Amino acid sequence: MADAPASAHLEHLLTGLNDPQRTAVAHGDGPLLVLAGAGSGKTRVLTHRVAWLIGSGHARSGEILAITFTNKAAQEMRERVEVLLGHSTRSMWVMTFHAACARILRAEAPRLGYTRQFTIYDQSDSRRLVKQCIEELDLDIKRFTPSAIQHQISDAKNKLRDAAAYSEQVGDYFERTVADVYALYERALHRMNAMDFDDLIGRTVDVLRLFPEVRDRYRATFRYVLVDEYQDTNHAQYELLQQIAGEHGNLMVVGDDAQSVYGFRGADIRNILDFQDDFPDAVTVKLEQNYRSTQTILDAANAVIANNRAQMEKHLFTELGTGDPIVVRELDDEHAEARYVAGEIERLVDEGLSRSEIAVFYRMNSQSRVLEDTLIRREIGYQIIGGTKFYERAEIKDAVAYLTLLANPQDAVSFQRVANTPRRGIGQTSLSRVLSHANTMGISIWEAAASPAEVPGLGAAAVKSIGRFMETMGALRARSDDHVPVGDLIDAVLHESGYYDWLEAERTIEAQGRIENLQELVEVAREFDATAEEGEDRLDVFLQQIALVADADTRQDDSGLVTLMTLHNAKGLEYPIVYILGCEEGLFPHSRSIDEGSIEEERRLCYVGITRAMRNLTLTSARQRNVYGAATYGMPSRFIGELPPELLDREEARGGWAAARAASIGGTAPRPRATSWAAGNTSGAPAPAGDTGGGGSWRVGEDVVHAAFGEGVVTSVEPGGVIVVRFAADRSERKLMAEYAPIERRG
DNA sequence: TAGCAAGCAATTTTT
DNA sequence: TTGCTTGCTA
Repeated sequence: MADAPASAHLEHLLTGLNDPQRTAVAHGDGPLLVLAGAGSGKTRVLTHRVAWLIGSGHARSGEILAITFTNKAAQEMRERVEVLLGHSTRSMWVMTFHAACARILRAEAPRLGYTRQFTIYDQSDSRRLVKQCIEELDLDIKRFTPSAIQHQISDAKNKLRDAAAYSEQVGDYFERTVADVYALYERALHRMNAMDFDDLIGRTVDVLRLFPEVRDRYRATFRYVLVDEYQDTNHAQYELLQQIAGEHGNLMVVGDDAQSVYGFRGADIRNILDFQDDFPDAVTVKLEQNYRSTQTILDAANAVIANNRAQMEKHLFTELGTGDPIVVRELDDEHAEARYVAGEIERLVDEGLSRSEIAVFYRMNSQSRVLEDTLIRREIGYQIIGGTKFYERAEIKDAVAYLTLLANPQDAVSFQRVANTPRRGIGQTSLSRVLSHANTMGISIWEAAASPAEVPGLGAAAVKSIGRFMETMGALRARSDDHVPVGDLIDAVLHESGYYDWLEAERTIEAQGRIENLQELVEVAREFDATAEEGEDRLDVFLQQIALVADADTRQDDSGLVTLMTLHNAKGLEYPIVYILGCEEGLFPHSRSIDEGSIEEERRLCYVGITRAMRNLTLTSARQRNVYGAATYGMPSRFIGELPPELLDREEARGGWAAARAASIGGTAPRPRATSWAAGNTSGAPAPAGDTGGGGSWRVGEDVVHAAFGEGVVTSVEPGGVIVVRFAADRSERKLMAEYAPIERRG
């Protein structure tokens, strides 16, 4: 492709960009890696790049495949590109990995023995099916939990290992069992004409690998491929990109290895770390200028992430100035923590800030509860991002399952979901009989249920109930064949299945809410009907589309609400004021992560959290916290210890923890367990208790015992009361606050 | 078959 | 502590 003609329009696409951004946007052909630090304007680079490719004549919009991880990001990218170009980009594929694959598979799945009506199972559907497979194999469900096995299977699929490949490399008994379930699960999925989320990627790779003519067609079509959040891709997605863009190499990936926080779902950070090895002629551009945060916040982020080993060198800077110190507060317990944050929010709002400028992050969803109570009591409006999503609500899943069954009668999971919802006398036993009859006869569950009298072992009552149910479903199916609008179809389903009647009969507020949710679903469908192209497969398209939408009821900006969410959900967002709660060892980093050795991912999560803040950042920890009803005691997170002290405004709660404890629980209360820090010091003053050897001046070489980490030796004494101890058990070196850590001199 | 109580486990989750 | 699954009883 010839060099771009220098036109005024192209210049306009480059103005206002810094040098590295410009280099990335105006990159010619060939692989390009953009290492985009937090807040460095990566979306800007991506959108300008797309516009530049079109504006410069490198590509027409139908030749661009731009991939994101969320629908929201895809939508935003498309909108911004359209603004830059000044025209619509309908022919451009700007969508998630899963949506792109679903679209390819709608066209190509028949090659793999699926129909175009294939159903997409979400995690919970898939888990049900896994569970059934476990039961079918007569395995001990307590030992082989559906979620653990599902995780294993998903893991394998993310690595493109099918059931056969998986069973070849199994080690222990558990894995061998997983292999059996995996094989059965795969057969079941195929028989039901269904795919799980992982299959969408994997089956697409299958098609491209098995049918070179198909692969060549997509290669020729997508001459330029762009990928956002590349650090979150898994191996299957990597391979997909190789298949489509590996040859022409016009692949631009944008990401930040420091923000890879989805390893537990299969994301493989090596994809981004090894990009230059995969594409030796790749151009790498680093975006290190941050347009979001103060230098103090960036220094903190840089300092924390510097403790990770595997990473690409980056150093964020800004021209926005130093800003305020980072506030670190240690509170007595989670209630005090919540009161502190609520009080600060009140103060800020009094000063004129909008609540929508404030966000509170935490590691676990369950942490929101205490804060919510406090916010409600103080009448501070808030919204929570995450939690149960619209399409995960039971009533929505029920309605969608009815529709899915109409579109794909092979789908036994949906069948079993709706057959007795609302209750109509078709119990689990009967359902199992129908299912196993279908399996032995080699017919679909729909066909089996259509002649209930032939199912062995069914009682007369069950035969009658199933007959009546199938009569309703048959009538609905006939209607769906007539291409009625999807909205009308859902309405008919909800009325004729008795679903509305059932909810109305409940006469509770919850049921009323469910009815409203269902009406919203009808509304969504009507909107779809209004925009969708006429065609006989509207229902299929609708179903496959909503299967891939997870954030229908997410965040609205500017609603004057404080925003609460997990750190994971915070990725990609920014707020002027940020609070990170629960910065305690065991909670953040989470003890499971510590056990599993994924500390670096936790640290990246911390990095993500810190870099969301624009102006003010506060980290809080609690000395005591109720976890699942039992008091636990944690010391401040190591991540706090990794923050340069000179950046901090750090204060402990008045009186010190021991005094607070003594005051709140009285002298007769049991002492904290041995794992608590400074156990044994109940004397009142904040911990410099010389008598236990917990305080005083430490010297390098001294032997210590830590309540949680065991025996170790002091390897360094640092300013600010920090000592570095190397522990014998795992040879790890940890920084500890000598004054507060649960350590004693050994000997 | 359905409803209730006891038992048990318990990160994070873009699709 | 909560929320879900399981097993027992009507």
